[in-house]
Amino acid sequence: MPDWIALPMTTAAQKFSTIDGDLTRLPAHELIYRQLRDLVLFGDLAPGEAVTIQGLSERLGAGMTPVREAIRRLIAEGALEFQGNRRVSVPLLTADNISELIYARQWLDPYLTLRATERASLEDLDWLAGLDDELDRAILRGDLRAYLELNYRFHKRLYEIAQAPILADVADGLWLRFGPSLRVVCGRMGTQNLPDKHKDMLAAMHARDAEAAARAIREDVIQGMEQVRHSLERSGALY
Amino acid sequence: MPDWIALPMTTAAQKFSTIDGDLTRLPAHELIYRQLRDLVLFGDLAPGEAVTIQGLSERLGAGMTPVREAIRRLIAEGALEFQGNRRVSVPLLTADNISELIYARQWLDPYLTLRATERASLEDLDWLAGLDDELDRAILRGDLRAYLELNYRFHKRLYEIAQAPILADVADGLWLRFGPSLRVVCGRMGTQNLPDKHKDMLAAMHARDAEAAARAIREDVIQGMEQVRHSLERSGALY
DNA sequence: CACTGGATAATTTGATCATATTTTTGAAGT
DNA sequence: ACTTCAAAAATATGATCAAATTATCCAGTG
Repeated sequence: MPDWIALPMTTAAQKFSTIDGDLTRLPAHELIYRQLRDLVLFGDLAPGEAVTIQGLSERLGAGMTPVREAIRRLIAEGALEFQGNRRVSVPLLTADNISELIYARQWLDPYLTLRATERASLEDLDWLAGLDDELDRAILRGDLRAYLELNYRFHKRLYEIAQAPILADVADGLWLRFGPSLRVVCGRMGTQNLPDKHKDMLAAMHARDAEAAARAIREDVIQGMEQVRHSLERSGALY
Repeated sequence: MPDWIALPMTTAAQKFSTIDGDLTRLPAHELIYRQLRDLVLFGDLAPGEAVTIQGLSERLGAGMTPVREAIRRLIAEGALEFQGNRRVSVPLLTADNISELIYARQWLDPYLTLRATERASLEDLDWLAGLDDELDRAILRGDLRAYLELNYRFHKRLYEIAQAPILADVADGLWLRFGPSLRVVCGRMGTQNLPDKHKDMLAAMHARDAEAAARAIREDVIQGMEQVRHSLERSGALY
């Protein structure tokens, strides 16, 4: 029995996780979906790795139907890939794919940040600052998994504050696509010199300077994603 | 037995449909997905309408498992909505939602058109021109369903030519979100004064003027989507 | 004799269904 | 209003069938 089945939020991010009430009340397919989603998002599944229904079914101790549904959802979101042969695997990204993702995030994230700056309450800003502090600690600790999770939660929270559900959905979907690759790249480079323009952004949000906040997040995104692309182009390998 | 179960491509678009080989070889969940997808995309399901698993299962003569999977996929794509109560329905759009969609398409469509202009073969251009001719005929005929389908196919084809699979996926997902509302709005206004900057765009593509083509498609998108938003704001109703 | 190539068998995995269980809804009665 | 209860619908399971991958075997060849 592998330990990666453990429910999410076992890291330092726990404190800042969104509480959903009683998890056991949710349908099994929803729980399976969330577990599988986190597995993809934080790189516990390597790019190219095969995902089998029966395998997951046994490991997670669930029936096939809920697993099946969870997998379909992830496929629809681009987090998993349906290979013609009815097989499912974690997608491999090309350098071109990364460029697409950079383009998309370059117009999504700044706009959402702009909106968030106009709408954020003081509690929202405190929450973000708290997340960023945890993030710094994770980097110092060299805790890659926590870094990935907290960085995601930081941006996700920003999306929520922007109150643009459709665009937030789209942006969220992009994270699922580069999650596995991000893990691989960061795993090589270590947690040092990871991008973090969050401080600049938070300062701008406090000053209600929406344009400046958007600029900061744009740099954060580009810096991070370009690093992934470079690392990928250099190794020449797909992942 | 309602007739809307009929397989897709029953309209004038048939001629320009992409051939997928033997449809019967595909798994049932895939077929159900496509049928349900077309139902949403071309407005055969009204915004707000409830979708039940057992209902579809009986109507389509399929088991529940494939229907279930198809519905999960559509939910993940934003084409259907999962209401906390385990109920599923076609989403209602607000004016704000439409604004989000306009913003997204404003970035996506022109960029994809730009790329398509650089990559389109002469066959591609002929194909697009053919689609646009059919489109004109559908408008003259006042055939709304054919207009919706052909207009979608025109843009979809453009996305494919652009060779940016992820961005094309995202753009395609947006169509699913405004499909039902588009049908409602167009149903009221009739097929007259529908936007069609396709001629300008095709001319620009022929001349390999990527910037001009992108500008044309941008106007096409904005004009069409703004019409939807206005119509929605005026009536005040959600749909 | 070792080695390649291809056919065939065994095993794994996916697809589907019928059915049992749980939840929700909505109406009736207190 | 607030429970209670029955019908309807969603959820979940495991069995069964079909498809694909992998393993195995047996020529035929160098």
